[in-house]
This record gives sequence, C-alpha cells and structure tokens, in this order.
Amino acid sequence: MSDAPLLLPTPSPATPRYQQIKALILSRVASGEWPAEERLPSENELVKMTGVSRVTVNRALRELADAGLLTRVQGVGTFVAGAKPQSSLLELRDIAEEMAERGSRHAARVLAQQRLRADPAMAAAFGLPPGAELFHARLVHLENDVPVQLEERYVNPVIAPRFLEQDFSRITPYRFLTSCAPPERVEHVVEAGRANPATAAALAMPEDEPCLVIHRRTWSWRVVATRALLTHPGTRYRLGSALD
Amino acid sequence: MSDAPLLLPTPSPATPRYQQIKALILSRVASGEWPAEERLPSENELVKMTGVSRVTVNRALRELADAGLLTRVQGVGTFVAGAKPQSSLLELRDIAEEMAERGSRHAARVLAQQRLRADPAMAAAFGLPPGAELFHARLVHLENDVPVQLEERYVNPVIAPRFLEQDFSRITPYRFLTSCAPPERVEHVVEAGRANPATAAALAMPEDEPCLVIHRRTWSWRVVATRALLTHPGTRYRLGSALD
DNA sequence: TGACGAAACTTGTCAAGACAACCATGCTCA
DNA sequence: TGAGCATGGTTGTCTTGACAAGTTTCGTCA
Repeated sequence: MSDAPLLLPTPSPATPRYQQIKALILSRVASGEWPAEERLPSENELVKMTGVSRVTVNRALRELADAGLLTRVQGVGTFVAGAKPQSSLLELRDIAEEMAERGSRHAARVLAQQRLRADPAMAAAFGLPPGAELFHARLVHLENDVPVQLEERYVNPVIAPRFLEQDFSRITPYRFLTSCAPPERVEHVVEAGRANPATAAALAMPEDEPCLVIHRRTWSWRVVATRALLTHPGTRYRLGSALD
Repeated sequence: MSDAPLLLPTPSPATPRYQQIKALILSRVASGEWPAEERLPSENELVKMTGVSRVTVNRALRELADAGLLTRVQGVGTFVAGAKPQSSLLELRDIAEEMAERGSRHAARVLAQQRLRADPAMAAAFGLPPGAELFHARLVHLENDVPVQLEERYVNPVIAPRFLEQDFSRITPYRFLTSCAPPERVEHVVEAGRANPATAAALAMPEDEPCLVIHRRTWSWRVVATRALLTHPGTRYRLGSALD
C-alpha cells in the first residue's frame, strides 16, 4: 500500500492537513467510490493511509459530520450520510458561495442576456407601466458540471443600469445585484410543477418530471429591484436563508 | 487566583470540558460581562483560568467562532462578535396576522399537544441526543372556516418550558414562541408531495392530491429552538416575506 | 526624526500518547 | 440452549509539547 499519493507530498503551505483529509473524503464520496450508507475506514486506518495523526483525521471527520455529510456512531464507525434533504441547492445567499462551502465547483452557462419590454403581468409585478423596459438574463447554474438551477432574472434598469454588461459566468447575478442595491424586502412564492420542454432541456432532466419553482421579488429603495424565477429539479429544496 | 469555581470540580461525566468552556464563555457574554466588541482573554490566559489544556480552549473558541458568536484574528485576539449587523432577509409572519390583514377570520383546531421523545432524525435536527424530550403540537389553521394549513410543531423545551400549558386556539404557536425567544436564524426546506390519509383528513382535502410542505427550523441563542412542518393544499404557496 | 528590525504575544495547526465510553463478537459456564 | 462476560475495535476527549504565521510594540540605528 503506497501511502504517499493520498496527500500532497509536502505539507502544503496554504491548506492545512485536516482540510486535505476533508477534501480526500469528499472526493471519494462525490465520485461514488464510497456510496451512501457505506462505512468509511476507521480513524486508525485513515491514519495509516494518510500518515497524519489521529487528531487530524478526527477533526476532519468531525467537521464533515457536523456539516451533515457523515454520520458517526461511537463504538461502531463512520458512515456516509444517507440521501437526505442533502442536496441543498439555492439560497438567499449566493449560490456560488454555498457551493464553495460544500467544496463543490460552481459554473454558470448564460443562455440569454438582453433587454425586453414587460408584458402586463411582468409590469404589474414590478409596479411599472406595461411595455416598460426591463433587463433579463437566463442562466443555468452547475454544481460539478451538473445542472441544479435554472435562473430567469428580470431586473429594474433603474437599480442596475450596467446589468447587461456583466459576465455572469464569472459573477452571479445575485452577487452583482446585491452590490448595486441592498435588498430591503424579499418575497417568495413556492410552486410545484412539472418541467416543460425548455426547462427540461436546460436542466438536462426528463420532460414532465416534477420540479420546484421559486418566485422571488426583492425591493430596494422602495421599488421592486428584481424578480427571479428559480427552477430546481425534484420535489424538495432548501431555501437556505439567513442569519442575523 | 482561585481557579476552581470556573469549571465543575470533577471532570463531569456527561459534559466534556470543551463544552464547559463554551458554556462559560456564553454565560459571560450573555450576562453582559463581556459586551460586544470586547476582547476576550487570550487562549493562554484561559488555560491559566480554567486549568484545561490549550487545545481544549482552542476547540471551544473555534466552535463558538464557527457559530458566529466570536471573531478571531490571528496575531491579535478573540472578540465578541458585534451585534447583528444586518437584518434578517426572510421575515416570519404570524398566519393569524396575515389573515387579519386580508380581512379573513382565523381559527385553529388543536389536534394534539404533548411531550414526546425525539427519534434519531428529529434529535439530529435539534442537535440533541436521541431520546431527548421535546414538546409537540399538531393543529389546523382555518381561514373563514376553511382548513388552509396543517402545523406540526416541535419545540426545544429549553426555549419554551411552558409550551404545553398554552391554549393554541387563542394564541398561535408562532406568536407564543417568538415571545419566548426571538429567532435569530431561519432555515426553510420546501417539499412537494401528496396528501397522505391523515393529512387529507385534517385539511379536508382528497387523498393523494398535491400539497406543499414547508420544513422550518429556527434558532435562538445559538440553539435550534423549534421545528415546524407546515402543510398546505395545492401546488403554490406564498412563503412571505420580509423586511428590514 | 524616521525607518528598520527584533521580540513578544496572539491564533492556527499538528504530533504522540493516553484513557473513557460504547458496541459487536464470540466464548465460557450454568 | 441460553445468559452472562471478556475482549477487541471504534469513536470521543484530553494533555503535553511543539512549530508556523500573523500582529503589535518598542528599541535601535541611520
């Protein structure tokens, strides 16, 4: 058993060892090598495998368990947490940040970015006259190359005049917009539906399968700043939210 | 310097020492002895004060910092985290108040109100040991005599010791609980499902019809205060809310 | 006076060893 | 056969000791 390649050869200056252990575990779980309910090697085995001390292995496993990825039972072992609500997707917080916290890679595919004129329903949602100009972007958020959210974003030009110049594969609309105007009020409507052909194609899911749509409006400076329709595959989703 | 009274004299069998350190810090912060922005004693000073090793002090401080109660700066020190800087984004509203604003009449039917022991999943949601005691209430909210929401409410007894004595046909659990402890953090999980027989009967809806379930956890004083499962008929629901 | 640098102090991390609490297994003994 | 116990393996926690990395302070030197 070669124990070298499991960790970076030299104590990498930037990332502590317990983080490397966490990344190691995460990668094996993500790759399917250790499926759900699988029992992990014991702490002592991981010590032999990685060459670090048991305290370090323990800290890595404990933090992953605190985060909900693992389940630990004293006297028995450590297990990959079952398929629970744990595919937390979108948040009130930045979706890219959330993924980063989970150790996932975020990417976004921009499908459209344009100005358009509000139809009566959209105009009413913004409190603007019908035909008023709005900005619009449509993008798909990917977690480790898997599509997890379709974002239809409508923006009041008054709030973010430079919205159309942004590169949303580099900065999420959420992040850009909150930098333009802090949201003072938020409204959410949750809707259970089924994927229409366009949605199914964007999210790489079968047509007519169940999905959840979050309608979100945010106000800034007393006017409706943006409206987002966030579509997720499946019947369950975590609306993260928000602390202090 | 007497170091004895700061910690329990004997290594208390149940609670580990790092937990005792955390409780010590928490109590001083809660009592106002260490106000916001105050600098805490250094790790080495806490070692002298408490008699435990620095690793143990470090773990206690690190976990409190992870929870957001403290701020740590390498080379400088540990500080009590400032007061809640910004507002909560998702405001919770009392369902009875919402109805009043709409000019509807609210009523509630209490189906159960009891104490129970947490199964492992519920215990995990609360961060309590399995078998811990919880309070529970099940009630149906009526809008103009029409059932609109089935509320399954689980409560951490520490937060609301008198929960079982309340008459929830007169005051909503939400209203009572927010009077006990202000929520500082909220988490929502949305789930689309179909009504099982019990739910259908409670909401006077056909069995197997679509419904939306909101799982809501709220934190107060850094612990999980309550968990609510709110079931609504239909495929659309306005989560509400709010402001600064 | 001003710039530089050493020293002290802080937090961040890791190692090695130890004991306790808990669980599963298998063995012994009635 | 069945109950009870010993044993080994697992996680949970703690201590001592150490080094690294960051900040502040203050003294020294130009």
